[in-house]
Amino acid sequence: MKTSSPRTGRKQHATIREVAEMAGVSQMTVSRVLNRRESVKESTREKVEEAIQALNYRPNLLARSLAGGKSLFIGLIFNNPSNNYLGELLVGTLNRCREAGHHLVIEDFSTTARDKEIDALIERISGAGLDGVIVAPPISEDEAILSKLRQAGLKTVLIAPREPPANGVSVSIDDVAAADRITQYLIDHGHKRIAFVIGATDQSSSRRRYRGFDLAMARNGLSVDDNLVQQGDYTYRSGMLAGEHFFSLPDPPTAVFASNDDMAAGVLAAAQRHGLKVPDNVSIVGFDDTAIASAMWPQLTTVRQPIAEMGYQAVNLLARILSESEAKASERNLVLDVALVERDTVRRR
Amino acid sequence: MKTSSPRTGRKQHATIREVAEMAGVSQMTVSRVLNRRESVKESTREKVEEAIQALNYRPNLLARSLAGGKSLFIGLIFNNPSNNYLGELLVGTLNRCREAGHHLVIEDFSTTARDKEIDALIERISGAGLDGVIVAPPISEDEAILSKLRQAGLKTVLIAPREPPANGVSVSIDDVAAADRITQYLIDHGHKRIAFVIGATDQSSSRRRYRGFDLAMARNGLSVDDNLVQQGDYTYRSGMLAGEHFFSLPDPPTAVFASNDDMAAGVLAAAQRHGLKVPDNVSIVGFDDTAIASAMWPQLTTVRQPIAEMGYQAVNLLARILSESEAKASERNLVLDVALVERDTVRRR
DNA sequence: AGCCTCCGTGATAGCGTTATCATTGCCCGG
DNA sequence: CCGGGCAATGATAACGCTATCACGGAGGCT
Repeated sequence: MKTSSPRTGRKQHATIREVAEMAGVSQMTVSRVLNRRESVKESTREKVEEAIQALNYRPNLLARSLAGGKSLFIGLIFNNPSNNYLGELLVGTLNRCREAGHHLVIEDFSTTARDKEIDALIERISGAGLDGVIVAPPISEDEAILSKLRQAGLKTVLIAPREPPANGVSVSIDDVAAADRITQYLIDHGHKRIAFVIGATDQSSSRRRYRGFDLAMARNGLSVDDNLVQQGDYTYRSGMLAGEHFFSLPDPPTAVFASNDDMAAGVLAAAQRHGLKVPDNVSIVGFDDTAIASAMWPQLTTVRQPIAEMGYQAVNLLARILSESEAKASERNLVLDVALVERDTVRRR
Repeated sequence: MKTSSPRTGRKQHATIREVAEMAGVSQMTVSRVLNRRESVKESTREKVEEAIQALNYRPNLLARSLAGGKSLFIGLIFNNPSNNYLGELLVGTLNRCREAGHHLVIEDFSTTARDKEIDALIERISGAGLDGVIVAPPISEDEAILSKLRQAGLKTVLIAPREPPANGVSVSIDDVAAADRITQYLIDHGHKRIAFVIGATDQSSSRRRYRGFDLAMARNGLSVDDNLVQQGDYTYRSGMLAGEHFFSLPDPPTAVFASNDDMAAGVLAAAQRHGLKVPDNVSIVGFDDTAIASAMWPQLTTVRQPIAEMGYQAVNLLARILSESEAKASERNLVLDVALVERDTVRRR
């Protein structure tokens, strides 16, 4: 009754024991074939693999984790469930967890309250017996929370942190290179008078993206007109204001690079209000490739982060530092490359 | 060496056996206390609970699932990792899975190719030994995929399907009621000339939202001017076009209800181009509360689906139909209520 | 030739729970 | 006053896998 229980749903799975019987070997040999690391004679391996095929056997992850004792419980801390990032991040993270037999426990930190609430949350997660945690943006920029996490002695991997942590582990993109690249893209399309909208002053990515822009301009011997650089704060509204400024100039830019998509959308709105056609009269590019980039019209040419990949790598990194000896304080900051998403807001001129 | 293995990360957890020893009872009694269903004397229960506290014991989910044999492997099928929904949906789904000890396996269907590819994917997931699958939008509207899933004999729960499946299981919202509600909200704010932008004709939600609008107008004795209803297709562009039409009218509406946020953003752009201030001159509402709703400026008043809750309930539903006898073909379509998100695009008049 | 090694494999003992059935008291009615 | 029945608890066997160690046999070395 137990084994042939009323589990209507799942076809009863073959176990390693049945495979072993069919192949005429011991369970251990099957296990070795599955984990393909110990020595197994080629002929034996083949027999076992045939049996696996025949029975459509799949190892039971639960049992494997239980017995192996090397599966990790990983926490993923985020603070905004409707974050654009989150879905993709979870996809990458979950995929790697499944592969490696780890378990993901998600922790919602989206509480506006501070300190006390945070303490309680941290207590909860450190009491939950997690092996380590992955910290998603924007919490990965929150020094208050990060330091408490450190205090609690939790091993962490930061996703897209403000700065690569001094003595920590993180996965991020190269903002400078990415901004450089999309600026070069504009230049390659014949643009010379390129305006730039800086992001929020309190986020380090703003500076890095600006630097990338500057670098590309300088490399191409293009001057950056002070009038064509506006301070924004990563909101649609600030982009709109910057656009108003640019398009009121006697000699307006032929292209605008806004440091994120929301601001690019604002610039687009300003352009349209000034009767300018995009991309015919002015080209616009953004950064991040959030949902708004493909919702607007024309759709935005922008730069996209490999979020899923970042989640995937974060799990790897966490597993690695967890298995290292405490002694060698591991410092690893992985930097991934971005992709240029060519849509409809840039025109050759 | 085995138990005190080099698992630097996790503090060695107390096991049920240690709790049992400390409390002076058998493991089984502790298990009973934990699962609080069988009879345990009050005094015993207290002793056990003290021991649990003292040792900071947490049951090992893996072992529990293995032994209990009732943990499910649930697939979640989606086709767009950067979907706005997905993050939230995963959060709700994962939370319920964790509670119930189930395991989530995500399946990315985002391939543009058809038929062959789809067959391969379906083969893969039906071969993976999943107990059932949850189908996220927009795949939950894709008849081709749904019928193949049915053919493969997989138990499914649909999230926000086109129509509640005839003989199936789904979780959705009441589009009619939600549209009615936000229309009433506009009316309550003194609006009488209210325009409406219909969604894509090939999605049934369009019709339902229109019906809700109609209902509310009729109930309040308000006529619906033909000129104030425009056909859109759920894109920003179609919203912009509809807005152009409305605001060129000799007697323009005082409020516009667009059937989704992207179109509302388009209406907003049109209003701004016509020199109309939102919400001072015209109010706008959307539907869905996607990222764009809070990215635009002013931020959009809209209606939001309880996505996380839908994921949570989907897991419940799936577990339920899986435990039912095959005989009683279960038909369950859960309808959740929505929330009105009041932001800055509606003004009392 | 004898011994040591190493390769390929198997037997057995867990991993931390829950299921099942047995066992102990204890209360109650005949 | 004793057996039946029930409430409370325990002992033991799974669950499906991996870790560990043991063992036979084929070389290689002295």
